[in-house]
Amino acid sequence: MTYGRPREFDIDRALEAATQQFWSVGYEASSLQNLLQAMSLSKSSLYQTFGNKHELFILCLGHYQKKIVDELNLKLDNSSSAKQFFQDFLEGIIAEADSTDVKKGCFLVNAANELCQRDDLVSEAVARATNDLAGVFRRAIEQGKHQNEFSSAIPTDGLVDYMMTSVSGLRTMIKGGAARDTLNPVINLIMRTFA
Amino acid sequence: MTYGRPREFDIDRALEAATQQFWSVGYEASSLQNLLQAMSLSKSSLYQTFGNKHELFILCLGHYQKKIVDELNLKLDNSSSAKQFFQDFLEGIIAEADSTDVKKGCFLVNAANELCQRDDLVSEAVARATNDLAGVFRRAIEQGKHQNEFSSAIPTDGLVDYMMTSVSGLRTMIKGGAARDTLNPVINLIMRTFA
DNA sequence: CTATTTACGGACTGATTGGTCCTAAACTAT
DNA sequence: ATAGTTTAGGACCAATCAGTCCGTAAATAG
Repeated sequence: MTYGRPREFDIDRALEAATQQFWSVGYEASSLQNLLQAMSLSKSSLYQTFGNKHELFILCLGHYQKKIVDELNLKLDNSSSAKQFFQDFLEGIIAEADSTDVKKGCFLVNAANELCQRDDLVSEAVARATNDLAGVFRRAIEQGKHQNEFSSAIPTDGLVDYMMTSVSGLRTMIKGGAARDTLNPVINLIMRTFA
Repeated sequence: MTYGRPREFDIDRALEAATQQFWSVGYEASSLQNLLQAMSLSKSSLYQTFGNKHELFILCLGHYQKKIVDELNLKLDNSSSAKQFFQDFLEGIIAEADSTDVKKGCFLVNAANELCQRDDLVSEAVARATNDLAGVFRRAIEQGKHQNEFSSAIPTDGLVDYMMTSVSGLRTMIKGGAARDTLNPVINLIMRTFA
């Protein structure tokens, strides 16, 4: 039943490596040669398994989305306070600001910035991921409202979009070189909106 | 004293055209051919006048920064209410969301997202522009505090960074495809922080 | 007029791009 | 053993990339 020479690499590992590559420097700046080296693959293996560079990129977007959303859902499940959940999340984001290595930001935001305007498939993938992420935020906000941590005066949808906007903004600031010290007060101002 | 064949194009017009090109699709995706066509220049003229693609890009960043900052300063000068100034500014940003043509976002943010991590010159140019922009915001906030439109309880620097973050976030949301209707409530939440 | 200086157009280059294809290797099923 | 099937490596490809160079055009200075 199972024919042929067995694959010498792990698809998921390869996808993860490709994701890191695209995440670090973007789509255009990731040459096929870069990708092959990062994934430790031969050219033919890549094309046979993933189609082409563009399809690989879309797969990476999905891979990343799943990882992120799953992780966030887990954190929310294990968190008794929605407020604390958001606080931790935001602080986790700006922790990257002080790291010495490359500030990669959010892969989805990067992809949106680079390609959304001229690539419908990327656009769709980003929209899907954005929706999923917003879903986690919505769940957290509803939990917060239910526990009277958050005021019910502001519609949940507005708060969700506000949080998405704030996260995107923070990530951009970090990529632009903002330090953690300047962003900490910003987080506090953002969190004020939820009280 | 003044020798040689006179230049047949206007440097500033050419720079503006190049800026539009880079702004629309980014640095990497703007091929020299694209640029030459957009600028209506011959290859040798571009290289003689602007050095190379990279130097041209840096010049474009400066060109854009000057245009933006000058315009904002003017608007602030002609505005009696700082609150209204910010409100108008934010609404101007999300007006782009409903336009049918390409959502270019902020050229500086785009440049930061695409190149900041691997190009020190771009990094510097973006930092300079960011500082200038923050300067306008600072002036507006100080004016707002002075006129008791804004509470003095929150440090000006924090509010400046918060506004920078919010603007970046809004622009990213727009590039990601968010509609004006979803962003209007976000603007209201952002403005709440200043009250 | 000639000499000098600058600008322009386009041919040209070497490197790199993403992608194809062919052959040999490595495996299973019979 | 051998036929069937898939993978891996690398030669190869056309297209495009940014950038150089050169001959000619267009101006001024003397």
